[in-house]
Amino acid sequence: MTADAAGPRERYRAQVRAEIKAKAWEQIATAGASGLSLNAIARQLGMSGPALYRYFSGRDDLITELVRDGYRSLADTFRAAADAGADLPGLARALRGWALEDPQRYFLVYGTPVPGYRAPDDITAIAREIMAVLLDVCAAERPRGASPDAFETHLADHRAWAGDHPAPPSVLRRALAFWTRLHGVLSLELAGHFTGMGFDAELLFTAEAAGPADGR
Amino acid sequence: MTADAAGPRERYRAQVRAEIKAKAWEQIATAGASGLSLNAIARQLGMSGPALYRYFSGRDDLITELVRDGYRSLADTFRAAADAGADLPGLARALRGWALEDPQRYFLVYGTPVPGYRAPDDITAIAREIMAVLLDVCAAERPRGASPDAFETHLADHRAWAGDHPAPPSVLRRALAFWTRLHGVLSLELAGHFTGMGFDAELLFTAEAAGPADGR
DNA sequence: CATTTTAGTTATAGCTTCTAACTCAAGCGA
DNA sequence: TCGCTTGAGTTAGAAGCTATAACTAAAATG
Repeated sequence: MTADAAGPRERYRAQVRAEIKAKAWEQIATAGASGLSLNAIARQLGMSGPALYRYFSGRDDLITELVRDGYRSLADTFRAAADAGADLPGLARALRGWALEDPQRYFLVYGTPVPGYRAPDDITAIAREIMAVLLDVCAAERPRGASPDAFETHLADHRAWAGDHPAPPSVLRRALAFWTRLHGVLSLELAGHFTGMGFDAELLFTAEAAGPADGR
Repeated sequence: MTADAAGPRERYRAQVRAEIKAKAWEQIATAGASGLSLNAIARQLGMSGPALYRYFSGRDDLITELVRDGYRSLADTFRAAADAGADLPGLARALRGWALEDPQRYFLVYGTPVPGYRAPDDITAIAREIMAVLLDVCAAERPRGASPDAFETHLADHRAWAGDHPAPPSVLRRALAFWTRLHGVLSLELAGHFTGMGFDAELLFTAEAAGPADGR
């Protein structure tokens, strides 16, 4: 996509960057984002400390890059599922699979934010992309004959976030509920808040994914 | 409660511990848990570095103590609301108020966990206490005539987490949905994932708190 | 072939957590 | 009231971290 056929210098540079990110993901998976150490990565790569600053301007820059890749990965997963004709439960399965694949990646995207942090614009653009797929799949769903609640009415004239998507408020409402409910189950499960409670978190997840129209 | 009338030594010690924790909460509120620095706290208190180790065995110990206080605070908030006769929406309001009061405290309790971490038993006991209040309030609610879904059936013989609470599976199901759905909205809101989307997060929250029986 | 670019180095500043050894004052029993 | 003991706070220092500066050496480019 972006100038793929560059000189050998660029090629090498891109490869080292990728290796750094790979090691960073390993560290994050085992120690969380707060445990990520540039020095440790450098050691693992056989180079010494400050060399990494040739590739990333600092720890924050590296983490931001990982967050970006996390969003990108989820957006691609969603896009692929939707293109394969997934319905809403199918999208939910894709989300759950993606989350369980690397819990810390999920938390990097949807977890505790650092108070001052503001995500760069291109990342929020990917977030919108994810939401767009969700809206598409929601819109394709057979409408549920539910009477609109107060929030759905509110959405009728607060739909800026949906961009120019033509979905009616009921679909917007459904998409938001889908997102927040699945995140609720998933984040608590991944954080270990269900451990020792003895029930099957996946059943809860799929029940929430099915939505309330099954009688709940 | 715990040996209140102790010698002046103990009294002083307890007060300094409290001051340390107060400064720690300030730091966490402005910089997050990852930005908490023992040295900085010591500086603010006019004492120098290692003095803090007389009061806490290390950074992790201090943070664990703060987590404990966070849980305790939420449990007390819930208990107070329930004792004041709050129904489920009332409990939801209490939760939201508690969360907005100090978002980073919410994340300390329900946010991204550090991979290896296992909460001490007395903290999980408080978590059960919170769940017990929730179950009580759910049980007092007028039952919704909803046909049980697969997860509710599953709960019928996976109810260990409810302790000896006599609530039927439908109530357990409602309590879990209440918890996960409100956490879903709240954590995304506090993490800033709704900023720029233009809708009123509080309306979404109360809609989710009202539950699906309003037609959704 | 000479020049420029740049990847990687070491040295260093300044921060962190945390341990060790020490000082000195306050509390307490006789 | 005296003397001993406990313990709060100190400085020193080890080991780690991020990040910058200055330098070396190798590779790409004119």
